[in-house]
Amino acid sequence: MSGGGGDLKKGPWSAAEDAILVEYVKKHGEGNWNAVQRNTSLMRCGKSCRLRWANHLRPNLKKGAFTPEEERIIVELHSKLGNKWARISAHLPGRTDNEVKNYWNTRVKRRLRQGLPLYPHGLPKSPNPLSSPSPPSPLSHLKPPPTSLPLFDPLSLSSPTSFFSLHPPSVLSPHRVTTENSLLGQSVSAQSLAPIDPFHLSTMCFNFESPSAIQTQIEPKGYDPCGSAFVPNSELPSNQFCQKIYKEAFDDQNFMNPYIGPSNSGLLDALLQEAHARGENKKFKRESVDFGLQWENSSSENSYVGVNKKEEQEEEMSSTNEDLSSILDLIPPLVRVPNWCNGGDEASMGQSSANNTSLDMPQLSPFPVVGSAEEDCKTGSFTWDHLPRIC
DNA sequence: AAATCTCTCAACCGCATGTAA
DNA sequence: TTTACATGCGGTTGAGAGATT
Repeated sequence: MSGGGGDLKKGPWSAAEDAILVEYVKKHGEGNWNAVQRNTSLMRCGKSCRLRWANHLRPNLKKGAFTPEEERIIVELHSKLGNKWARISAHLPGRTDNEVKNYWNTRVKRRLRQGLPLYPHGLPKSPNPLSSPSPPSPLSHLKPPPTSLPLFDPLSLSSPTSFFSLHPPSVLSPHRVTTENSLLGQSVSAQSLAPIDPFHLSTMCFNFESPSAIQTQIEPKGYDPCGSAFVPNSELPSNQFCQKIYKEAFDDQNFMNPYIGPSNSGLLDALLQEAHARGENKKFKRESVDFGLQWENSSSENSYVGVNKKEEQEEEMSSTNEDLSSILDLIPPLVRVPNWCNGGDEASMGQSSANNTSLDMPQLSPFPVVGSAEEDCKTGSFTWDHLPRIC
């Protein structure tokens, strides 16, 4: 199946190709993808290698159907970010942008055809749910007006279907929520809030010395709550085989997944840091009714993962307030790694150190405490330090 | 049972961006 | 400053599987 352009192969990857790529990454780390073809027998272009690694070969990818919680996150984030699949997927550990994109383009798009709205009530609507948000308009700096519609109730998420209301498709609001600016993009370690070069991190992680931690990284047990079991089968060229490759390639290696990082704990820190920096010396005002606050309501185990992005730190300061509001819309006050991330096992997602504890650091919140969570639940507003578990 | 349709997902492509020489 | 290269992202496509007729 050789394609043109230097006899580079195209099409589906074989198990042998996967093994070559995994072996290469194990030795050299990620990045410099074009060198793969030069230094191995793999006849794939760099882009193809990168894509294969990112979407199928890298450790701790989650496969299987999206959970209701993941679907909720996708829909909610899409309502804010539009087709920023990479950003959205950054909030879903183990999920790729391609998966999120496919999900949106199929399941959710189907709902439109069925006359069901893409977004639950209370969620701001992306200008065009099937395409990227429009370029920043003169109105783009405006926050969505407070909605009189019922807030999205995560508690109703007994099933993916129930997540969506049965109301006819809403008229998409003309404004665009300007939140695609500050949160996502680059992974951040728990040890440092500084952006990390993924390649450097990768290299670092490959030399990590913690066999026990490594084991938890690659141990498939309980790692996928969606039910995609670990099936070592060399005959399978796709996901299952990929996991077999991992097992073989990394099981007894000093390998640490460069992607999983600190179970996202540092990401929250980075977000809060950024938000704090942005909001410093500025009065923080929170919308009393803010759908973003619904995040933490649905379950005590819910998690929301934010990631920092260098580019977004350079947002013009004139938009600080609305940016901050947007950030806050996205960040639950207390981030906790969900069981589906940890596979029900604190160690299964394999942070190399005990840095996960940073997830339970409500004191990190730079935001004012308004009242108790219970009270806030009643009034429709919540504080960052007092999260309602379930209202 | 066969044909057709629909859906899902992996992969490719083009463009944008970042970076080093 | 320019250029070339590497990487990342989002849109699109096509094959295969399953569902429907």
